[in-house]
Amino acid sequence: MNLRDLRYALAVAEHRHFGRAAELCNISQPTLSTQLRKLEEELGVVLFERTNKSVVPTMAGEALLAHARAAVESADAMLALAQASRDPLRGRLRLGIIPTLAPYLLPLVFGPLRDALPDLVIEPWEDVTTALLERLRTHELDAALLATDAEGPDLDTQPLFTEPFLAALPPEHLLASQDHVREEDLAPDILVLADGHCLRDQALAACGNPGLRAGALRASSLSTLLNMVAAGYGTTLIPGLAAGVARDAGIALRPLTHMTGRDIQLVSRTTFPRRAAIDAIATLIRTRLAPFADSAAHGEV
Amino acid sequence: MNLRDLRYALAVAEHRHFGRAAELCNISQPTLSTQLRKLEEELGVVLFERTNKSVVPTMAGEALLAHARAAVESADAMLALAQASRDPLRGRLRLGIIPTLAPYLLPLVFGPLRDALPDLVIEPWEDVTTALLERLRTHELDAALLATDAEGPDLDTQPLFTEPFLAALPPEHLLASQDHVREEDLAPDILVLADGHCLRDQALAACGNPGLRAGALRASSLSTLLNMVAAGYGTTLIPGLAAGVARDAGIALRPLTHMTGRDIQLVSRTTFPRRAAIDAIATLIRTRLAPFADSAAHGEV
DNA sequence: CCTGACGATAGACCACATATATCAGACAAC
DNA sequence: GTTGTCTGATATATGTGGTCTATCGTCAGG
Repeated sequence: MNLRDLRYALAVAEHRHFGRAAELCNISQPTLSTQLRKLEEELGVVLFERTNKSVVPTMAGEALLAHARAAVESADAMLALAQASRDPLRGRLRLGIIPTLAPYLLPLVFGPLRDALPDLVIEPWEDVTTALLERLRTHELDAALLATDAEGPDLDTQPLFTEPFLAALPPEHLLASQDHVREEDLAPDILVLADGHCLRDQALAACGNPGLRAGALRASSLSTLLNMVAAGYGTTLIPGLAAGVARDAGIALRPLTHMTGRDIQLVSRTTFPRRAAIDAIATLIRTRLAPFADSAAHGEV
Repeated sequence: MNLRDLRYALAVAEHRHFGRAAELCNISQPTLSTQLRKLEEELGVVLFERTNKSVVPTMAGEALLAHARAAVESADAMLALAQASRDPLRGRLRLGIIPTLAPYLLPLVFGPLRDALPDLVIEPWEDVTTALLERLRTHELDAALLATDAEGPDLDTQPLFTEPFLAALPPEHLLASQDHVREEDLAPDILVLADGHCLRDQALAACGNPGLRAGALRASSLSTLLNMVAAGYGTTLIPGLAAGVARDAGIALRPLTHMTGRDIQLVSRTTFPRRAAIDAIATLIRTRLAPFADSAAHGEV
C-alpha cells in the first residue's frame, strides 16, 4: 500500500469526481482510475460506488478512508517537522561541560550564543570528563567542552582557547609576596579536587606529582576548594576563568613561572550530522574568549 | 514519500542494524541503505548517525520517526479493517421497508436472518416507497423492500414473493357472509391509508378506483385502518401477511375473487458492491415465505 | 439524433525499487 | 603486523509498476 494511492482515494472522496480529483493530484484521470482500482483490489474492499453521474464512498470505504486520512496526516506532519528540522542551527543541542569550566565559561558565552543562534537550544550538562565522553559515545550528548584531548577516530576535537593556570594562595601565604610563583613551590600544601576531575591531575602534574598527605582534602568542587584556600588551609592551582570568583573570595592570585595551562576543546562525534552547529558554537566561543586569551598571554588576568 | 520507506526506517530504528532490518523487511541490505538515504535526502534531515559499529537515531530522527510510526500504524489499522470488511456478508446493511410490510414481515424473517447471516447487521428503516427510493438513490439506504416495481437502470429489482390481498370486513358486514368477495363490492364503504402509501393506490385500483367521500379517513397506518374496520366504520383491503393481526382484532377476512395481490421486491442500486448480501437476504426471505405463498395460492390464509 | 461529460480500458513508455557483486573501514584474533 | 570478519556504502543491471495518450461505453440534455 502506498501513501500516494491513499491521497488519491482521499481526493476522490473529497471531490466525488475523478477528473477534478486527478487534476488536484496532478495526474491524469485514467491514472487515478487505475490506481484506485488497484487499491481497492489490494484491500479487497470497494471504496466507492461509481456511476457516470456520481461517485459515493461505500460504508466500508468511509471507515477505511478515515484511517487513510490519519495515515496521510501523520505523514504530512512528518514532512512539516522535517522542514523545520532541516536547519542544523535549529533545535536542541546537548552540550557537556566539565565542572571546573562550566560555572566560569557559561556566563560569558550563554547570552552571546543565544543571540547569535536564537533557534539553537543549548542544553548544558555538567559532569567529569570520562562521564561526558561516555555520554557522548552513547549519543546522550551531542558535544562536550573538555580540557583534555579526546582520543579515538570516532571523536572530533576543535581547540577553542588556552586557559592558563594561576596559583591560588591565602593572602598571608609566604608565596604571595612573589610576583610569579613556581609550580613546584605549590606542592607542599596543595589542595586538590576529587578523583575524576581533570583539573586535579593537571594541577598535580604541574607541581611535579607530589605525594598527597593521607586523608588530604579531596574537594568535590572548585568552589569548595577556593573556600578552603581562602580559609588558609593550603594552596591550589586554578584555571584562569575562575580568577574573578577567586579574587572576590579574598584569595591571592599569581601567575605561574612556567605558564602552564590547559587547552579547552569542543569534542563531538565525527558522525554527528549537525556539524554546522558545532562549528558555529566553536567559532563564537573562540571569538568571545579571544580578548581573555590575549590578556592571559601577557599575564594580566 | 512512501510508507514502505517509513517501514524501512522504523525497522532500522528498532534493530539499529541495517542487515537485520533489511532481512526483516524482506529486502537486501544495499536496498535498505539506498532507500533510507533517499528518504533522508527527501526530508533534508539525517535520521540516523551511523558508523561501522553502531546505528543510532538522531534527535530529529527520533521525532520524525514518531510521526512515521503513527502513519504506519494508521495504514496497518486500515489494512486490518479492510481484512474485516472484505466479507460482503459482514457489517451494517441499511434496509428500507414500507410501513404496510415491515410490522408483519420483519417478525418472520429477522430471527432467521440473524441466524443465517450472523455478521450482517441489518438496520431497518420504515418509510413510504418514494422516500425509500430517494434514500436509496442518495446512498442513505443500501436496499429496500417495496411492493412496486422500481424503474430506472440504476436500480436492481429482485422479486421475493407475491402477497395476496384480502378483504377485511367487520364481522357483521353483509359481504362477510360470502366465501369470496368481489373487489368491486368493497368500493362503496372502503377505507384507505394516507397518500404516499402504495397500498392505498393498489387497494383503490383493485376496487376500480372509486371516488372517495370528501373528508374520508386517510389512515396513517395499517394498524389504525384495521381498528377502524374492526369498529365497523367500513371495509378495506389488506395485505396477506397482516391477516393474523387482523383476525386477532376481530375482523372477518375473505379471499378476493380476482386474487389480486402485490409483488414484494428487494430493490437495490445496481452499483451496490455487496451484491452477495442482497442475494442472501433475498434467498432467505423467499425460502422463509415459500410456505406462506403456497397456502395463499390455495386461499388458505 | 447528436453532443458533451464521465469513468473505464488498452497500450506504450519510463522511472525507480530491487538484487548481485563489490568496496572501504574498523576491529579482533593470531 | 597480518588476516579474517563484520559493518554500511556504492555500482550496475533488471523488472515491476506508475504514468501518459488515445479510445471506448454509457448516460443525460438539447
